[in-house]
Amino acid sequence: MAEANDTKDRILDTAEHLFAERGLGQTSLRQITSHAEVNLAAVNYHFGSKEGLIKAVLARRLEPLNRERIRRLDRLERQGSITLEGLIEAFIGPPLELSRDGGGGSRFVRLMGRTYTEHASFLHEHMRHANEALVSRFKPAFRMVLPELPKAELYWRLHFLLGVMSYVMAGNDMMQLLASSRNAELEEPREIIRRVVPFLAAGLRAPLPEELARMGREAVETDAMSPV
Amino acid sequence: MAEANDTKDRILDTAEHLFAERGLGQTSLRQITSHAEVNLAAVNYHFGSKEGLIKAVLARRLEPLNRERIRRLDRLERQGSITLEGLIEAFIGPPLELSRDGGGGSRFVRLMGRTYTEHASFLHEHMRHANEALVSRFKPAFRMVLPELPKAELYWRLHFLLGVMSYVMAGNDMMQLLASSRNAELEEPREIIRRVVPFLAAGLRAPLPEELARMGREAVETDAMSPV
DNA sequence: GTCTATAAACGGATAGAC
DNA sequence: GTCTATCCGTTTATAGAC
Repeated sequence: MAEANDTKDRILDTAEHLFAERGLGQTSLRQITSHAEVNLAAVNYHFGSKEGLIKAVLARRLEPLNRERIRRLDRLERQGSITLEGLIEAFIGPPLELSRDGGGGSRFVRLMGRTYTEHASFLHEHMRHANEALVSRFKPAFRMVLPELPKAELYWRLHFLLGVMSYVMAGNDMMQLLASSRNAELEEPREIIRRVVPFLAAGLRAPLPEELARMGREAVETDAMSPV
Repeated sequence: MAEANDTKDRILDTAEHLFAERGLGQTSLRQITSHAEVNLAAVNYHFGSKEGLIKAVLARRLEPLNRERIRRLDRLERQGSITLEGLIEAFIGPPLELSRDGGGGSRFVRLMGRTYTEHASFLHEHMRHANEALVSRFKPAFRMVLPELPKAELYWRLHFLLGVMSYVMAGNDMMQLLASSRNAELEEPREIIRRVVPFLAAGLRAPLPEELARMGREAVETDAMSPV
């Protein structure tokens, strides 16, 4: 029993690691069990199948992670001082901070970023279900702090927020595209949050396209020679 | 020769299709050749290897796509009316519009979104090289329309832009997360651009974290009871 | 250029001994 | 709970006939 848990955890840790680095489809059970120094058959014994292992890897961290996000939202509401910035931070802060601990956290966060690009219908269904409570708590909160935003517009802008979040969470695999001289340094999560929250808050609060078009026409008449 | 090109193109089209739907690692040469109704060995004959095929699929569309983006930037500069909004649209417009044609364009755009999440070092190197000219043209342009933004801050905000772009380009695989009642409808690219450009422009122009912190302290004193 | 046939390796999953 | 051995399907790549 003690050894059983040990084997189980070693499989989970190693799977999380390899899934995050190489992707789910590219990682074989053989690679996992050989890195974890456990027997190949142990995976099927403890998790039934590769699909079962993937679900276990995700659930182990996703559940406490989403509880923490909801806990922060609860606290904001209890304090009565719920701002857009606070809401954004409650939503994207926990996953970003999880990527700080040198341990499995950072790997799991990268894995989450990968989850939606992998081609596996059971995965999308699993993630949708795992995030159901989270979404149903945060969506009304965003509507409340952005009451003037039409529903469809909010829907799109929250997707843009998800885009930024998953990109940042995915790590700097693609972050070297813009890196000029030296490589992009891994910054502290608090540092990233400090930078990304104002960006997202400004985007979410941006004037509507219609307003912008009107303002644009006026600007052309009065301020034609000073763009930006 | 005529039939050779036909075979080659059918392989490229089918590969683009399947790579975009299932990912590169999950798509086998057998799936490609059987869907394309060509012989398995034709892939190795025409492209040398699976890696060669992947590079050919990417290059076929990436080169004209990036030429178009640079062409639009050239036109903006020639007209002397280069705005942040225009710059964003020149950068993200062509790939988004490419996703409008019912043909391979939309698939390729999804494929591009996947490119950076796949685990294949040759891919990252290939994409970095393929986008070199693009980046070296757009980066100074962004610096010019956002002169007050520190270099590091611009660097991060452009990454946030890439995050939104790749998320939107990846299609609505993960867009069903927020979908409330009915499924997310596929909107016209012009519609998406109309929505995303103001969001990104506002984010890029957002006050610096330091300024925000100062403003926040002032706001607390004068406007404590009206958040948002 | 296109085909068949096959090599050689790797994939997930399981049976059955211990 | 853990192990070995194995089944059986799939993978990339290639050799050689046409």
